[in-house]
Amino acid sequence: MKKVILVDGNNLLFRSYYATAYTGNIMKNSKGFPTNAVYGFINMINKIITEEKPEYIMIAFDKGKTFRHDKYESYKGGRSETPDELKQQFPVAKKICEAMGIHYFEIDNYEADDIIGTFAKEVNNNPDFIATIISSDKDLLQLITDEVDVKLLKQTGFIRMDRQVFKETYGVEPIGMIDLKALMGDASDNIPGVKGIGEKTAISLLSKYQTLDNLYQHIDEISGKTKEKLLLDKENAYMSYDIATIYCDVPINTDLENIHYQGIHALEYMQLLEELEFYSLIKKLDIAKDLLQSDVKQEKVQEEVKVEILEDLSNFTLDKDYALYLEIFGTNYHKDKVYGVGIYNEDVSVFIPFDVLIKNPTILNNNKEMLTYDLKKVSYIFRKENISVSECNYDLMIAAYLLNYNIKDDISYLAHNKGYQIPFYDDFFGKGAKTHEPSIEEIAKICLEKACFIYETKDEFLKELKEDQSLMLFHNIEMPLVEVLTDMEFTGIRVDRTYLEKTGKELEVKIQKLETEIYEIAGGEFNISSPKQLGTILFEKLEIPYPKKIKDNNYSTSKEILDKLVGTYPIVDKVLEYRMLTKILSNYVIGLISEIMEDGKIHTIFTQTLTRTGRLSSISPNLQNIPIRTEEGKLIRKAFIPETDSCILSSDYSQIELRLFASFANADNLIDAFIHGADIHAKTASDIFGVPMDQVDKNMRRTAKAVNFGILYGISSFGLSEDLGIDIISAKSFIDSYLDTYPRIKEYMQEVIADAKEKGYVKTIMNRKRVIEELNNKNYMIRQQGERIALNTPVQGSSADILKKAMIEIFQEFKERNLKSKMLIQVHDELVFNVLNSELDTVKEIVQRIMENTYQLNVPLKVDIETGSDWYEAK
DNA sequence: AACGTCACG
DNA sequence: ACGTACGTGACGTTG
Repeated sequence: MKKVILVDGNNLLFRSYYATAYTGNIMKNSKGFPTNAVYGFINMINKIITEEKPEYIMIAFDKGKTFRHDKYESYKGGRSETPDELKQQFPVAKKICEAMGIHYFEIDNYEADDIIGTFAKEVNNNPDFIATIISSDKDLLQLITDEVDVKLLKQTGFIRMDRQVFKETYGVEPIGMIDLKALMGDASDNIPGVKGIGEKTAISLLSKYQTLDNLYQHIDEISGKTKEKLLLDKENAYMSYDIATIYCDVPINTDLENIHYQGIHALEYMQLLEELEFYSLIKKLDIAKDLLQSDVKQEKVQEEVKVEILEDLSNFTLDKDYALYLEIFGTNYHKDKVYGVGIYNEDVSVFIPFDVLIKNPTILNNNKEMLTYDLKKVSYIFRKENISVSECNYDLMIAAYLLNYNIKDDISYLAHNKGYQIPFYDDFFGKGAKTHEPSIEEIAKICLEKACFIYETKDEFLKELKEDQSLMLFHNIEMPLVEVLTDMEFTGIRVDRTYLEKTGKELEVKIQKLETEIYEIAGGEFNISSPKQLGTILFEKLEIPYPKKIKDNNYSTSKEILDKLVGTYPIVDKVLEYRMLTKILSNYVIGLISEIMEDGKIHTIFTQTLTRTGRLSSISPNLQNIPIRTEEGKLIRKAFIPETDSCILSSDYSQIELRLFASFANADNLIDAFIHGADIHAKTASDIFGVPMDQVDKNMRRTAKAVNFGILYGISSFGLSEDLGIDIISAKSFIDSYLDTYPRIKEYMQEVIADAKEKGYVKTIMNRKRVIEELNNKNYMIRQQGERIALNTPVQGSSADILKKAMIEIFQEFKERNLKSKMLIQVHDELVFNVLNSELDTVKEIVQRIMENTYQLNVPLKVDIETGSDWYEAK
């Protein structure tokens, strides 16, 4: 059996264009020719070739007005004119097809659909072939047969629609799609259908009468309004039927041998890529590279960086500011092998191997400044080896992060963004099974290119920061925070391995027992951890009714779903308990034990340049998601223990995000409640239900709490209803009464969204800027998401700003007062310390004072402090 | 490598 | 008619 790939070229180009065009700033080459659609197009074709490995492939394009326009002049009316910047890219895309060795077709007066249909028909008639159609256009689904399926492209990924999947989804045969459209119409193509009949009615009619013809033959069996509508629009229905039908007899040569995939014509293809200036694609072209070798022109005359590997530092001098890049093997600088440093300025361009540097630990310590990329990595490694360096007030990674560049942990991404062609880390060191260590000469060269990049772009980045008014944030928060985080990572937290091992054994016993019980109820063994197998067992074998109205192709077994069945089906309770316990075992017992280092401590890495809101994240291991919500999980916290003569102290902000929201919105009644130290959720309940505080019951408070949280996330009635397990109508009424009670909040939310839409970004109290591309997306859902992001980010981000500032001040005061107590972990609104017993009162006072007063708002910030003999007790 | 699930704020 | 609350990381399964 031979497989043919039929690609809807028009569709691919349109998708690629609009995928990036919404920014209003579309990608062009240096001559100003737009290239965004072609870029996406090439990537998609490449993806198709790797995924489908086609022997036969063709790409179809629209050409001219079609016969559909003759039949129905409004066909595709209401669509906005194709932008010029997209139109210009069509001829290029066709050239690309040729260069890629793929036959393309365009026939005057026919759409790409029709050409694909014609080939599909040929495949149906030819027993040696099967076909896959590739497009995001659902119109093509009508072509599905036993020999032809459709790979339906989605925002991310795709769905493969074959005859069976189609029937399960739509309840009719694929060809019935036409009848369906004839009835329900299609807004995107401006096909009218029958007025007043939508998808639901159309499907139910067709499941009874199969075809449009048959439906009208039995029109008298139908009653009421539906019949009236059908009769009234009969003509439109048939006309719609015609134009919705893909024409499968386009006059072309459908000999399939003509569309045999030839493979890339490397030279031609390469030349096109160069014209388009798609250097990243050229880089990926291994095959072409081998074929061409000498033919490849250097894409850009980039000055070669001098490389000198210094084994002997006796003649080395450094008397100016310098950029330093430190190259390691891997991503965990706590453990990974260090190669050395590249040192670059106007005078110097040298690579110092790490062993050489260790022997000369003060060689980089002049009284000038050091510039870095990932200062925390550098400081951590140098501290470990007692290497001293100059002061650093400029870290490129942080600068780029604040400017909303994509960081990706690899400086080369940023470099490419700025026109510096430095090999990507993953290409250079390989990825997965392909990892390898290049020679020290190669490493030295690349390391110096990176240092050079840091050095040369410093002024440019600082200028950008200044334009964004982010210099304060950069100099006074993020840069000083590096030292604090380095110290926290370096200090690490003590962990009781024996306790974890004991807990693990207990868990294993419980899990074993549950497993047996579950197999017993299920009547056989299966993998409980496999959502797929579990779904089959629960909802098919055991025939437990699926609690959600619509079932898609597979059953979700998420907690959300299973929770609705708790108490009714014992197996469900056991599965949930099994899940909880295995999670604790694998993630928090086995996982944590494997992260304990020789000193008996866990040293996490705080990622400072990852989140879009300004929060930190924690990896290897993640210490920001240690269980607390269930008692079984919370016991894990007993494993986190203090040093000798010390205790664990935890300080956390109470309701900081809600306080910030009330403050930003100037919601005086909420602010008052905070000032008077009221129970804020109870107060909200009292306000929205209109009852006095002493009559607020548990349920009312719970509802109010959920609404308060919802507000912070950019509430939706659906989300709230899911969270509270109530219907959407009641959820909506809660929200409405909330917004009526706090009109300032309502106004504030509208202002934030309007402002964000106008500017394209939002800011926090410390001028941290988040660009929100989603706000201009043409997809409604994504725009909505953008609005929620606009509402949430100032709150989440400002909270992060405040805690960061507090951390810096606490760190400084500890240092000034020579305290031996240590900050260990940050969990977004909480700090965890190891406190010497002798310093307990002092530390408590410092932490509380600084956290509550570091930033003045028109609401008070409140901090709760707990102490104990482990992290469990300190909560 | 992507997905589903679930741990945290 | 859509498909649904913000921000993270780690694990096991599956293709």
